[in-house]
Amino acid sequence: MKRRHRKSDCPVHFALEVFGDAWTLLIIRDLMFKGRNSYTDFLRAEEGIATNVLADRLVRLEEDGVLEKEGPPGRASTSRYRLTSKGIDLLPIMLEIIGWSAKYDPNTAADRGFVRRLRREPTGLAAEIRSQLVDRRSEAQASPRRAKGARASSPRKTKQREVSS
Amino acid sequence: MKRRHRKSDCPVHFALEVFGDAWTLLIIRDLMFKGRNSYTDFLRAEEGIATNVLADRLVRLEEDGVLEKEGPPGRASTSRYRLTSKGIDLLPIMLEIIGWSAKYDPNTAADRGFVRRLRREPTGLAAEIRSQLVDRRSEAQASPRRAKGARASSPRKTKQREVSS
DNA sequence: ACGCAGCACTTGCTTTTAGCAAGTACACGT
DNA sequence: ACGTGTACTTGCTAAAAGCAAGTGCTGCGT
Repeated sequence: MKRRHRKSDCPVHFALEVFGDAWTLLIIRDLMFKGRNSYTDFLRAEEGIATNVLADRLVRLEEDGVLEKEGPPGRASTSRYRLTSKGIDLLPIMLEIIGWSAKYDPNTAADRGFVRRLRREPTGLAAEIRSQLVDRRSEAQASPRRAKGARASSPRKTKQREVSS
Repeated sequence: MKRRHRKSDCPVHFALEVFGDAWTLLIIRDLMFKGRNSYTDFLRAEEGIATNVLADRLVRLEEDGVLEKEGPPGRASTSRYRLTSKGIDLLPIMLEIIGWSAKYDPNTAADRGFVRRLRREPTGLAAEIRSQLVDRRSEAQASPRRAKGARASSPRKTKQREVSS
């Protein structure tokens, strides 16, 4: 995908330039709810994104300021991706999407408890997930991974508990 | 676009099969906020959708139960499209999208007043737009257009006032 | 020090979809 | 009868997706 030229300033069109395709929101879902944050994690997702498409979407999402890459710039060693605040702000959209699909897909894999809570107290649920994502961000900023050498004093895992959705 | 096979039952993926492309949500936007409801109306939108793509998306959206076509089945004379309840239920998603874009697009064309109201009392705004859409539906069902001959007793225009967004 | 596995991609090729211009079929008004 | 409007289809080209294979690091074990 090359750079697409904006055809209008309509807000819907603006958003579609960022995530108006079949794969981008799946990457964001992985980051937001599944605790996946590396290239191979994204590849492991059940939908099976192609490697070239994934690479393309990751640079685009970074260009668009939706996610940030952390780690050495070279192409070896695991680098991690995480959502920026702009990316975290996509959460309400994602939650509405999940609610809609849970309503209309008879075979949905959406977690029952999650959907029930989404119906009963959406703001509380959103706030909880949001704070988890924000924590993950500031934590990563507090202890930036070194290019080489000593591990961070607290050896906590980067992968967080999966939010069931 | 041929029929795509579902690769998972993830709710996000389910939704993307319905509107995970660059054009579908623009058609829904036109129906929802702009009062457009015919083939040529959609073509007139500033983004400039191609005729073959538009035709394809309209049959797909009808297959997916998001909109309904009203009018004679032949390919002449104006037929109108309108959102089903499944389509109307996309409203919260659209509103969140508009809010997100209004926040992050410095050149957004989103209406100031609309966005302010979206921030201050989103539920009221959503309810108002929703009721307009539902009215349009039931109105169309009350007076189905005849294949030929006499106009409906009240010659009200099909095109409603545009919701500024 | 060497080999090997894992990660993050790139490359080359085929298939699918989008984009564009033109054409077609039908109905209605004049 | 003829032009105009509406809703498409068709044919062609360009772009993007899908797939398999390959590349270049790097840390790890031996």
